[in-house]
Amino acid sequence: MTWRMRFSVSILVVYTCLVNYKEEQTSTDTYNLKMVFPKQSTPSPRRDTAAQAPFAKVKAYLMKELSTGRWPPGSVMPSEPELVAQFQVSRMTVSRALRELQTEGFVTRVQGVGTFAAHLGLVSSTLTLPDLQHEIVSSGHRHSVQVHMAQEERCSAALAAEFHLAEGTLVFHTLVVHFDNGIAMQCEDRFVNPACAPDYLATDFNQITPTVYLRTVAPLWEAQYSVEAALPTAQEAALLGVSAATPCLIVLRKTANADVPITLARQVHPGDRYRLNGHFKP
Amino acid sequence: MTWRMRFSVSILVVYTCLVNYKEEQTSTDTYNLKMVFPKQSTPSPRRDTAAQAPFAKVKAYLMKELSTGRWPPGSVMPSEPELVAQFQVSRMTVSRALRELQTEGFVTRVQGVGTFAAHLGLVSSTLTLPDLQHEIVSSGHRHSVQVHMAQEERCSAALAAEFHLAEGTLVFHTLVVHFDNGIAMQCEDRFVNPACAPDYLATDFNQITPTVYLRTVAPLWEAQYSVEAALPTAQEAALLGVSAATPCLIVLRKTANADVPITLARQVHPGDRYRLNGHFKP
DNA sequence: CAGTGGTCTAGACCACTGA
DNA sequence: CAGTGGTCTAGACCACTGA
Repeated sequence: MTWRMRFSVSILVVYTCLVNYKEEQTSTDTYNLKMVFPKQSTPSPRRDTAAQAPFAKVKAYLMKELSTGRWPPGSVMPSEPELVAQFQVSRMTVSRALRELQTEGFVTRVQGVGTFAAHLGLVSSTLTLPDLQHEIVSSGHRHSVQVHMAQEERCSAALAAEFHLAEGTLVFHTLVVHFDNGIAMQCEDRFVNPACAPDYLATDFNQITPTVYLRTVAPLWEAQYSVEAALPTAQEAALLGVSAATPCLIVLRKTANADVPITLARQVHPGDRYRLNGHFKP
Repeated sequence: MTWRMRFSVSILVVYTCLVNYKEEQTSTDTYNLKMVFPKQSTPSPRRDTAAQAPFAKVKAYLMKELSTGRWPPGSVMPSEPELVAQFQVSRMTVSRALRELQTEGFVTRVQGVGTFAAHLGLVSSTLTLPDLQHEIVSSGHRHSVQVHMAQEERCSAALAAEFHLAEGTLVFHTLVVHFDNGIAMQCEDRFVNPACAPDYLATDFNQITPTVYLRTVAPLWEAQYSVEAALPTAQEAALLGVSAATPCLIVLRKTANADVPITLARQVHPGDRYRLNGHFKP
């Protein structure tokens, strides 16, 4: 399924541990507390709609009618010629409005058949995986790192398969901890394909993070992600300064450029300090 | 920041518990194993590019040159008239190519100034939050639910604030566990604004899940998400049949239609059974 | 001022679907 | 076959920027 939308996201950093609510409470109270969202600043500029372009008017009209249920999911919507007549605009204009709605997932179009209201609910919503350093800095906090390892290694069979390399080939391996105002937020274990970034190990990660450096040498063109909750390894717990029983949010990322794998990373975040947040609106 | 892309996602359901690797191993081995992605079927149809439309050719050309670093982030790219001359197409055609690249976040355009290569790395990538039932069913598994609670309640102060209602107003409250082939995958605790779905409690959740039902009565038009790793409550652990020390992936979702809050949900997934997966390519 | 992007028009040809 | 969407053209007017 395709989902295209304007999508603004922010990362929430929780310093204080989440309160341990008494679990003996009635379920109602327990859940009420656990389900309250963090307060948001919500600047919400709401730009002036001043002069709206014709294609935007058509699009806004269709969006509004869709939201009121005028065209239930799966039903036929007006054709391009009908909208041309209704709005007295050229076909290119309504075409653009409809194409954008299709791109955003609100309608389905089939050549030779027509335009249909989409089954919105079937579409999953998106959440961004933010760049930690960028978010820390842009929120006015101080970002720092500790480099615990930066070396060459011969890769294992499993790793070799991921990188499409022969077992035993040299790869770069770093282990870096990221801090937000001195608090450990992420333990990043990363392997890098030397062919893509020969100078990787020579980089001063206190000046430029692995993620940022890799961007400069190889634009990101494909990525695979996985987000899960699990316990940290003993080493990770020690590096993060948390108990080995602390649930962690773990992000695995693998990026490639034109089928050449660039890097494989495991980013471990203490569950009580880090959370992925997303706000989604059409 | 705006991020628009074609984005395909799948949910991975892990039945067997993740293997507990020996943590006494060298860090290299430990991480290699923990960082391997699950094998994917990757059907990857790779549609034939057969006859590519002119606007698509221009777009593909610009994408390719961008990926090779011809225009470093922030640098000036060819203007519309230049591309018109180069490709011998009309301005509308190159305009569409550039507009789509802008929508997808690859270029930045400023009226009166020009088109610039975007700072790709600053853009965060997206991940979808899939609809559990839909994913279970579409993967050929059997989806079932257990309804543990479905009642009216007077809402607490915190909940009332979330719903923009007065404290003590009646709201609907359900507690449902979702199973994939009999294995508990999600414990969903949900509050619903009665004004939006008066018949919510009369629904047979064995036939139609809360999410699906709410879609039918109120199209989703705005949502707020939060994903975190934490321990389940004692009740959740019992309902899911896991230890209270099991790290869980917890999704909070709040949806609203035109500023009217519809529902607030807390979805708790055992970390060793559920994972969010995303594959991202331009 | 020249150059840029933002948008629109009126017409066109095409591929596709379903009666 | 008539109706649909997919796309393109050649020209146009405009707002905006920076010299």
